[in-house]
Amino acid sequence: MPVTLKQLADRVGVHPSTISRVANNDPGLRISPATRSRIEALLRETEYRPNGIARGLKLQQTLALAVVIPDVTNPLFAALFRGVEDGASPRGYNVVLCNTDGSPDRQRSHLASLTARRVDGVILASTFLRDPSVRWLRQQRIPHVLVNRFSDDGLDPFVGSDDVMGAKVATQHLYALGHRRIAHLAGQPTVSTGVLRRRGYLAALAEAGVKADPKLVVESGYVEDGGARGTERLLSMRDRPTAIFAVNDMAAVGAHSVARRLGLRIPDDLAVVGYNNIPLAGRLIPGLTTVHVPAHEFGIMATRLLLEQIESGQRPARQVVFQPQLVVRGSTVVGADVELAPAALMQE
Amino acid sequence: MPVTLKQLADRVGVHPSTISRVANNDPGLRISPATRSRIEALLRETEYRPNGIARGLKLQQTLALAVVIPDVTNPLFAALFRGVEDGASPRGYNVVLCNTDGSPDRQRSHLASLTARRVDGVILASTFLRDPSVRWLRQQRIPHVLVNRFSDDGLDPFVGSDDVMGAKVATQHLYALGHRRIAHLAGQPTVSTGVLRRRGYLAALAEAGVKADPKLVVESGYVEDGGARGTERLLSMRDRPTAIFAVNDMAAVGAHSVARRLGLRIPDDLAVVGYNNIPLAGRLIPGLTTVHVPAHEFGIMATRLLLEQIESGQRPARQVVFQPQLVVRGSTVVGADVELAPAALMQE
DNA sequence: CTGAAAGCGCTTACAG
DNA sequence: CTGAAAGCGCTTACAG
Repeated sequence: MPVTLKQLADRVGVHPSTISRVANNDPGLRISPATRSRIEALLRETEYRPNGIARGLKLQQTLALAVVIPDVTNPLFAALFRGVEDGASPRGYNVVLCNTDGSPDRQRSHLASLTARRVDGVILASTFLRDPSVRWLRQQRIPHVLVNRFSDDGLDPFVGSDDVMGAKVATQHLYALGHRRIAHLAGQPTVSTGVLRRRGYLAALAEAGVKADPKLVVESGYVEDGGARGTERLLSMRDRPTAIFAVNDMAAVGAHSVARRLGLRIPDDLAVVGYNNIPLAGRLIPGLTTVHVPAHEFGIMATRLLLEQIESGQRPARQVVFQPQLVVRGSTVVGADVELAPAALMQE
Repeated sequence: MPVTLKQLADRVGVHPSTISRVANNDPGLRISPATRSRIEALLRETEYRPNGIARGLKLQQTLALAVVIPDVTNPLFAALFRGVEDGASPRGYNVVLCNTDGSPDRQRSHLASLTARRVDGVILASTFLRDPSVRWLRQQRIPHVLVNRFSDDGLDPFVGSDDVMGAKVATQHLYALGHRRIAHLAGQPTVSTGVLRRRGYLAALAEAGVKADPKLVVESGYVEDGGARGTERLLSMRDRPTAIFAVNDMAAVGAHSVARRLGLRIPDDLAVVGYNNIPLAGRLIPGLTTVHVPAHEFGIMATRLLLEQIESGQRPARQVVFQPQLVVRGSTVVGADVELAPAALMQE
């Protein structure tokens, strides 16, 4: 058992409150220099650290934050977590991590347990549209920030990127390359990124004067397998698409591998664009053109918004929206994968 | 502010302890059925959950565990974390995640902060040999389990795999394929996996009667860049190796991409074996032969050992060592990447 | 100026 | 049988 204030007080022969004041550097404390230095020596010797539990109970703050995500084995969320920890750790906060696997039930039960634990705030990246759990957080006045996805537009502090714009840029890129039959592997209509990226895709087509073909939009979800199945369906059409814009990189990876298996050349027979720019995107051959999402920065910024709320006691529903950036690689433009060209090394 | 026991007691007109007993289903509680049901209704209506902080202070347990790893963006550790959460969550524990980036200093400061927070136990996957932080955990009698790496052989509860054996199997695989100049991208001599895998590599050579060439062992560390640089050095030798066994997959990925850049064919000109079997290993072209490390199972098992300690109050220094398994892919054997063969799909 | 007391929100051994 | 009290380990407003 770690040493307590009372034990130290007994050893020095003063009141526990005096030890506490010395440990906390209370500026208003008048005390004889001799006693002070005796106490300080003992503090060092015993490596005294106040019991965070007791401190939390008294001060009504735990110095703990929570991050709730679908799955940390998805590199997007791993990077997000790192951003949060990098923002929170220097301020003395620890971070509890919870994975929901996309289940609203698991999300709800995690939030219940985090609330019982009295974490000081929650960063939530697993929300869906009109999410009861988020409404509950609002109603309970629990400091929170939504990341990447939102629940009810504008009602919560939010950090994300402009998904409509990202999807438009991606689709316009394909259009500019000459593609006219551009398919979309879509996300769920229950998730903001799914809805907005689909909207951006349709907007780009409309602006370009291309009539959207509903059969070219297939719901794949956010996983490789869904992307693969959706792509098989698209490629079996009589009038198959020449390009695919996928709601995220994993779905695009599914498209990528199906195309390869079928012996289609990328990008000549099929161009593919993803979303997120996970590390894997740069490793595929050819590399995957994608929309960059700054996950680590999301984490840093979300933490900043959260700590602002916690420290001010206010909930200014600030929205921080990053502008998306297209990363062009070999899955849309031949030769774009310069990093991989043998020439680069041969010059040595 | 969430509702407290006292507020509920005032509303019902009983003592707070009675509410507490009803909430905790105290079997020894005698109470009129009418009062009980009034209390139960109120509990439901207010969604009362005891303040975990106050509860923790009283009961001397926080229902919080901590996982300390080098970096969660490394898929090995992400999978490990999921294993821990999957083991801990059903038992009512939350899990704090801390990344050290391999810095002993950050590890130490994380442990200090976790201790102040009174987490019930720590799972540590970032330890190095003769780690002062681990000795401190032992001395403070803080329940802990080391994973994947150990500090002082046999002194702490440990979950890992047989690294000597894994390295031997990997090296023997290369030998059996006819390779005689087999290089090793080695880990640090301060980390158990580095030492043991190097030992296994040397043992396999010795048993096969191959004289080890010290110049064929290059310290790469555990990252891609180190693997790439080490490989460049190995390949620039006059008597270059025909095969490389890397201490982990990321180093092997570095070898893989250098070989490709130099126009070497894998496995014909250079065979490569990694360690860990991260998801990326199966995605490279050709696929990376590697030693499978069951990271998710590590997490589950480590949690089990940790909870055993916490619940029993003992520290039985149990060691759970998994037998490693070689996963053969195209980076050592032509045609091993069956999953990628077009034939698979063509039959549909 | 500084020590003693109250109180954060619980749980449970104990007294009435 | 059941209510009241003690106590987990802190911090800080308050009384002496």
